[in-house]
Amino acid sequence: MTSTTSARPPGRPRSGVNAAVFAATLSTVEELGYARATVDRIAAAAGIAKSTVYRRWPSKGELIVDCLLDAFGPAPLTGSSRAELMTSTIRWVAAKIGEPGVGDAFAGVFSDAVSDPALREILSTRLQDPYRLALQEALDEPENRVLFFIDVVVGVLLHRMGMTGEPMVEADVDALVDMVLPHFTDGRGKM
Amino acid sequence: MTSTTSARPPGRPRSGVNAAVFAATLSTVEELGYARATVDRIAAAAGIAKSTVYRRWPSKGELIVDCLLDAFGPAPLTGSSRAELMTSTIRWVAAKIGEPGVGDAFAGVFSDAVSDPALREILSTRLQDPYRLALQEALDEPENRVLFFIDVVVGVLLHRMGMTGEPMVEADVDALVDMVLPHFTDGRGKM
DNA sequence: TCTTTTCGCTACCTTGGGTATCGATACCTG
DNA sequence: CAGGTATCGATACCCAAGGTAGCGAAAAGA
Repeated sequence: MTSTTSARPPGRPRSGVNAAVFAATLSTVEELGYARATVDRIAAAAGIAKSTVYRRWPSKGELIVDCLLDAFGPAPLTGSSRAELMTSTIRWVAAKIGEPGVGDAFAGVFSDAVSDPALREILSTRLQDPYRLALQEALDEPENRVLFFIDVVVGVLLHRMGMTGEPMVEADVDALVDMVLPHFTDGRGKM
Repeated sequence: MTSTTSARPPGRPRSGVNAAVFAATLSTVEELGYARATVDRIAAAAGIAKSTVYRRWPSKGELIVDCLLDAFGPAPLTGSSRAELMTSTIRWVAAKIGEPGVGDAFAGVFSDAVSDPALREILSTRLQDPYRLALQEALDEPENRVLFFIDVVVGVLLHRMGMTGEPMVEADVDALVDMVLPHFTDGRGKM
């Protein structure tokens, strides 16, 4: 039992600085914006060397994706009805994107992905797919409908963030809920 | 009449290559993606020197904004009812973003603006405001509602473009119309 | 022909993502 | 305690791309 599997690889173990790097990433992005939050600066803020960052993440984009995964965490799919479930999901995404640095980092890596197919694939697979699958399960909707739901919620919040530099105010999040819910609940025989 | 105003400045006149630059920008962005569509390559595709580009536009971002303004043109605010007007607007934006290079360029400059407040101001003032004002007039809605409308339509279309690399298919544009229209027409005493 | 302005060209600066190297260090095993 | 192994920090480096500067050539009008 201790030999075939990894009983722990030899050599100096990795120091547990991932959490510090994630925190440094968000605070640096919040302070300087996405483009000026260079890997050098993030590493300095985390108190490590740039080479250590590139030993753990192959690119800045993947670092950001991992950082966002850490920031979002698992989706709290709460609510007994479809309407409650969708409402809480929308508010949860809005709140997360409103957290310091998260919205900027999200919009930044999203835009990098536009001209980087490899990063787009990672963004889609590692970040979007888990939530999409969980929502498909919880809402009992086909893939294309859930993808449309994600396009709407994330797209609107990111557009507002990108255009104004500020997260969407609560009144507009309310409007978003009011707009989305009827489309996904009315006249479809699902409650 | 010929003296006080500009009777034409002396010196060599500017060659009329703006249209060629816009066309070269879109085709280069379509071929290589936003980030790899460098100013050097765009200039080469237009048959001019990079320095000529920077003589006319102070930055790549402003070049793209001008290019998008040229590509979109004035909004065709057609339709006799509010519903028709909003429908045609949504379909017009979707069609434009689906044109070769336009969606990529839009998403690219949008993401650049995330970490560049100056570019964000230009994007908001030069590109968004004209259409926002025209829509406020045509729809007789307050500014915040029109801004929300723009966030929804553009945000969704750009998110789909950024996540998949392809413009939104017609069936989903239909769903977008179906979702947006009731929110802006039902129970509000406006037709 | 002279003046003025834009042109293409080239060389250059700076920033930032990403790589390579190297001595130092931390951990486990014998 | 000695040896092996893998990570660490530091530094130097490569390359692409946005943007600038300077120059002689070309296109107009006067």
